[in-house]
Amino acid sequence: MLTYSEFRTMDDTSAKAPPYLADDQLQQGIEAMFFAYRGFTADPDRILAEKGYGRAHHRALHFIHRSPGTTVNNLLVTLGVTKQSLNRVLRTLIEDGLVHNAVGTRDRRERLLTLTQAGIALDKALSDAQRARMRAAFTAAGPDAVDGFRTVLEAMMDPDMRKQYKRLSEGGSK
Amino acid sequence: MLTYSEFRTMDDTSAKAPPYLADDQLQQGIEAMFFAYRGFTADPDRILAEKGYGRAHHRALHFIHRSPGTTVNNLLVTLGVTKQSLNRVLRTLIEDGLVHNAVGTRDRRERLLTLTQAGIALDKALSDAQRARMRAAFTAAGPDAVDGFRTVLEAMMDPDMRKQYKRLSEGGSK
DNA sequence: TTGGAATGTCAACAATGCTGACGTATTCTG
DNA sequence: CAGAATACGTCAGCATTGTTGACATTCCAA
Repeated sequence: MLTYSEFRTMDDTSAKAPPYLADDQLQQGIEAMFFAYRGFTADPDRILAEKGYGRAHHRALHFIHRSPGTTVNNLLVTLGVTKQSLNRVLRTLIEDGLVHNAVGTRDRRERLLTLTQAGIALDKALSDAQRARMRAAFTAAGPDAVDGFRTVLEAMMDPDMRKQYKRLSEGGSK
Repeated sequence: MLTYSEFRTMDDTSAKAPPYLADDQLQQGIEAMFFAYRGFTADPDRILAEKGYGRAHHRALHFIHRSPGTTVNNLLVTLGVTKQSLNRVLRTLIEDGLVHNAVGTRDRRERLLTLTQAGIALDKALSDAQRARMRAAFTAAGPDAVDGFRTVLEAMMDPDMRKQYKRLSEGGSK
C-alpha cells in the first residue's frame, strides 16, 4: 500500500492537489486509532485494576492534577460526562483520600478539587506508565512524525474539545 | 504545570507560562489522544444511539465488513473482548438481520460471519460519518502529517494488535 | 428578597466489559 | 474407535461507567 504522501506525490503534478483521499487511507486511519487507543490505555488499566479503580478514575485524577483547583463544572466539560457520572467517581476518590475538595473562595458554591499526596502518587504511577509507552512511540517514530501525529489528532477534535486541549497545552494551568 | 505548593500560594494575577519540558510533549500527546478519540467516536455514536446500538456493535460490523467470512474466534482476537461479551452483541445483530452466520465449510464448528444488505447499509452510514471526519482531519493536516500520525499510532500499539492492523492494511487494500 | 446557578444525592436504567460454568457439535489425536 | 481438544453458544452474576429525571441545599447577583 502506498502512503498518503506517496499517493499525493504521484498525482501532484499541479499546484492544486486532488481533493480526494482514497477510502483505504481513511479506513487505515480509523483502524490505527482503534488499535492504538487500546495500547494507549492498556498500561494504566492494568494498574487501575490492581487498585480497584477504572479508567474514569484515571481521567479524573489526570485532569485534576493538570488543573489544580479546578471546579466540578470545569471537570465535567473537560471529561464530557454528566455530573452524576463524575460525582460517583469523584466521591470514591474523595472517600479514599486521593482527592480533596475545598469550598471556593471566589465563589463559595464551587468546590475546588486538588489531589492529596496519595492522589499525586497514584496519578504518577498511572502517568509514568502511559508516558513510557508514549515516549517509546515518539522515540521510534521520530520528531517529524510526532508533529504530524499531533496535527492530525488536533484536527480530529470537536472544536470545543480543541479549545480545552489548547488551553491545557499552552497554559498547563489556567 | 504548577506544583501544588505553587497552587496554594497562587493569587489571581500570578499566571505565567511554565517552562518547556520534555514531559510536556508526552503529556500533550496523551491529552491529544484523549480528546481526539472523543471526536473520532462522536459521529458514529450519534447514529448508533438513534438505531439503539452501541459502540461495540459498530466495531463488530466494521471488522466483519473488513474480513467477510471471518470466524467468531478471529473477531474475538481482533476486538480484544471475551466471547461472552461479543456474543451478546453478535446475537442482536443476527436477530436484527444485520449479520449472517453460516456453518463453516472447512470446519463445521466454525461460524462464518458476513454482513447482510442491511448490515452493509448501517456499516456504510457509520463508516461514512467516521471517514468524513477523518478525511477533514487528513486534509487539514496535510499528507506529511498523516504519515506521521500513522507512524506514531502504529508504534503505540501492542505488538499483537500491530500484526492485526498490518494484516488488515495489506489485505484490505490490494 | 428572589431567581437562578452550582452542587450533591437518590433512583433507575443501559451498554459493555469480566469470570465461571456448562452443553453441544465437531475435529483431532493416540 | 475413544477420548481430548476446539469452537461456539448460553446462563448467571457482577463491575464500571455512561445516561435521565427528580429533588434538596447553598449561595451569588439583580
